Formats: sequence, structure tokens, C-alpha cells
Amino acid sequence: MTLAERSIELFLRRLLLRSNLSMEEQEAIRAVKGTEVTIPFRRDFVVPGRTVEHVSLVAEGVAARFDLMRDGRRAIAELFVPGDVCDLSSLVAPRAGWGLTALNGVHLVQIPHANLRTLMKTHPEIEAAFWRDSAADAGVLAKLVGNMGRRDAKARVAHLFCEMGVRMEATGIGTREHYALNITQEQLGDVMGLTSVHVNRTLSALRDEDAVSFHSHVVRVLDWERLTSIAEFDEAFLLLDQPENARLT
Amino acid sequence: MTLAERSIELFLRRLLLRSNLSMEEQEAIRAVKGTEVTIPFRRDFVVPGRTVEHVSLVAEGVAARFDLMRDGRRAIAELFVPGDVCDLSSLVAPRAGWGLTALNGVHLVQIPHANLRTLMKTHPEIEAAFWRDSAADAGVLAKLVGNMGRRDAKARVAHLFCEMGVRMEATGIGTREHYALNITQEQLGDVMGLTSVHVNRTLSALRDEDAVSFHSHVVRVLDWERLTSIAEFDEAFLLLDQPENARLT
DNA sequence: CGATCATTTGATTTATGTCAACTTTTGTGG
DNA sequence: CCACAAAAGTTGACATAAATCAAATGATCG
Repeated sequence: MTLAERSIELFLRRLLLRSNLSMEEQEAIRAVKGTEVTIPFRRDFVVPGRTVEHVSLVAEGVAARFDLMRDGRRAIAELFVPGDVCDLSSLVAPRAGWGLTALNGVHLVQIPHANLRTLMKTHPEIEAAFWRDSAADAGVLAKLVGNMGRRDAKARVAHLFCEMGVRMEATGIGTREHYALNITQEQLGDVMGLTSVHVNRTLSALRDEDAVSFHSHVVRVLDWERLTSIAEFDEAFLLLDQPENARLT
Repeated sequence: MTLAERSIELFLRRLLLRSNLSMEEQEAIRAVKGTEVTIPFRRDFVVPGRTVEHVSLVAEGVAARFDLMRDGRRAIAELFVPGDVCDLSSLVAPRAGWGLTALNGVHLVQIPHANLRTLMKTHPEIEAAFWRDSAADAGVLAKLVGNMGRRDAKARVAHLFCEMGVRMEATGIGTREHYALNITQEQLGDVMGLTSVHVNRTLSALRDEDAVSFHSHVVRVLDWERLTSIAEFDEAFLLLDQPENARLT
């Protein structure tokens, strides 16, 4: 199994948590072709304003949707790990209103829009599944807005670790209590609107109260109960586990 | 023209800024039927976890996507003004992962999912337009994440006023320099992660430097240049003015 | 026309940012 | 595989934006 095949399989697996796709539809997705690309550390691979012709599926590493401030600081709105497609919605809005960057060495599978569009035309249910996936992404964003606006640093960091844990587990690349998250504390800060210094202190605090540890890019949850309580985490916003979503047809 | 017809017209107008719909498709949307409903001040009309059977189009007033904290505080992730559909994506993900509430007396047109689904089935381009609209919403959320994480109160408030101005103008219910925004300073704070007290001070500051004023629920931009500069506002993220979006067919 | 809700203003506290030095880890070329 | 440079993480002292508390004024609505 090639890297591309493996990551499409991850992506499909996650689609199936939210969408009820027939065997034939699943096969159609598995058959999609894309090209593998390596993006070096810190390279932006989608630039705001540019029109993209393909969708970027993360095969390895961590990518991010970011925003650049006048003074050069970055804000990260969304993290993408293996199995995530960074910009499914570019299928309908190809002119990017956002930027995508590699938080470390990232392997992408770039899938031409044309390939997916034929897929959507012949299988309307796949289009719905894609849209549903974008909707879940939007849910994550909305949750982040709430967290940043109304919760302190500890809760925010805790929430991110919960969220990523559940996502990792759902995609099958870790468990919610133990997974790799290959980003720096500074990048963590960019996600949560904190300085790297404060992230560091917050991590110590979370470690000291035996909630979670983050060392050498590995998240280890020490007490899931406690962590979710600090984070006020409720995974409903991820819209997972709802293959009950009726087929539209 | 009834209220429902008028608001569908607003909605359609906005769709057309992003999507290239044929006359026939436009007529099909105009013909959609929904029922008018009045939601009193502060009533939640969509509750997380509940399954919705219809989409909510705002006809009058302001609605919001919100998140509730353990201590009772609210965070608002998104504002919806006349012509906005609050939950288009519920068409594909009917179990709500979010809440919707009325920030004042709100008139909604509730359009049954069934109606829109037949529409999407017969007119695939309409489905794309809907998805595109959700994608734009997600862009707004992502931008808000960036603002809250990396900008101070003044820039955040300024940015919201810019964003809403452009949206109002695009929908045709005001100009970017003068429009009604019928919400309290406390609700403004809920959007931007600030206390009502601090919102108040920030508004004074923006007023004092002749950027913008907000009185009796009317936003009056005194100096658009200055305001956008304070906000670092660039409307690209709204994905407006791109009817060049190819038809998928 | 009183009561509730929203806005305004001041005094004080707190969470987080900033600056700076130091240590540890990582990655790379010899 | 080592040595060393660069990047990341850690810690402390201090600064500041925004929160909190509190009280007064102004608006709105039965």
C-alpha cells in the first residue's frame, strides 16, 4: 500500500464516521488518484488569493490554516493531521481566502479537483459527505472561537489536547490518551492565542496537576476525566459517530 | 412581497455574489416555501444535540451561533443578519453541534430540509452554491479565531464593524459606512471575547479617534480608511465578488 | 412612571505578555 | 558518529491589557 493509498484510507475511514457511504461509493473514493508531494518545514503551500486546482490531503506531518498579522505574527485557526483534507471546500471555492502552511516536514497527497468533481457528479452522496466534513471543520472553528473568547490558557490547552486526541483516535492514528502531535510550543501558542512562554507555563501547570503531559511531541493524558473537566470538553461539536445521517437520496 | 419572499430574495442576492446560478436555478430558489416564525429576545431556537428538520433564514433581527460555558457565560461565534441562513450545513448534518439564539426579537423563515433537498437534487449547482456559502461562513470563523488570538480589543471591535459593514452592503441592507446592528454591547463582548465594560471603553476609544461610532444600535463609520487600518481588515476572507466560480457541471 | 436593563465611569486585581538569560534538544556537516 | 550551531524549551522579573467590582446615570418598556 502506497503512502497515498494509506492516507486516502484514513480519510475514508473518517468520512464513514459521519456519512453512510455504499460499498461502491467507498471503492470510488479509494480509487481516486493524487500525487505525493513533500512540503518542507514552514513552507506555505496555499497562499490567500491564489486559485487552487487540487485538494491537499495530509499523509504525514501537521499542516495548518493560518492568518498573518501586519507585524508578522501568525495565528493558526486549524490543525490538520494525517487523514485530514485541508481544503475540501476549495472544490466549490477555489480561490483561497486562507493560507495553508507546513508546521513540520509534511507529506501531502494532492488530488486534482477534476478527479473529485467527476466523483461528486456520479455519486451525489459523496458530495454530501464532503460538505459534511467541511461542516465538521467549521464546528471545530466555532468551538475554538468560544474557547479563545471565554476560557483561560489552561482550559484552552486542555481543550486542544482533548480535541486532537479524539480526532486522532477517530482517524485511527493514536488513542485519545496517547498520540503524537509534532508541533512546537510556539505553534501551540499560535493556535490558542498565547505566547510560547505562557504555553510553557501552562503545560507545566497541567503536568503538575497530573492532567496531561506534552514532551518530545507526544501527548500523554494522565487523567482523561480531569483533563476534560478542565477543558469543559464535550466532543459533540466534532459531529463524529453519526453515520445515522440519512442519505440524501 | 411577503416577508418570507423578501428575505429569500436577500439570501439569493448574496448567493449570486459567490455563485453563478442560471435564471432557472434562481427561480427555483425564489419558489422555495418556508414558514415565518417569531423568536422572542434571548430564546434559543436550535439546541446542541437536537436534530433539526429545517433551515433558519433570518428575515429580521440578529441571531447568533453560541456556545455555553459551565459558569453560564456565553460565547458567540457568528452573527446572522437578515438574508443569512444560520445553518445551511444542517442539510447534511441535521444533528446540531451548536446552538442558535435570538439576540433580539427575530423573525425567521424556516425552510424544511425536504424542500431544499429536492431543490439540490434537481439542481446540483444549487447544492454547490449552498456549500460555497457554508465555506464562506467557515472563513469568517477562521478570521475571528485569528483576531481573537492575536489582536487587541480595539482591532477586534474595528474588524467586526468592517466585516458586518461589508456583509450588510453585500446583502443590500445598509452601506459599509452606515448600518443598523441591533445588539447590545454585552453581546458584542460575547462575540469578541471581551467584557461589556471593556467593549464600552473600546467603543469610546474608537469614537475618540474618529474611526467609528456605535450609538442606539447604529454603526456609523467616520473614517473607513482609518477603521480598516486599525482592524487590518482585508475583505478577501469573505469570498465575495467571485461569481467567476466555475459551474461544476 | 416605576422597574428593569443597558451604558458609562472609576478603582483595583489578575492573567498574560514582554524581555532577558539560561538550558536542553535537535539536526547537520565534517 | 561526533561536534557544534541553531532551534526549542525553561525560568524569573517586570509591564500591561483586560477583567472584576462597584456605583451612577441613562434608556426602554410594561
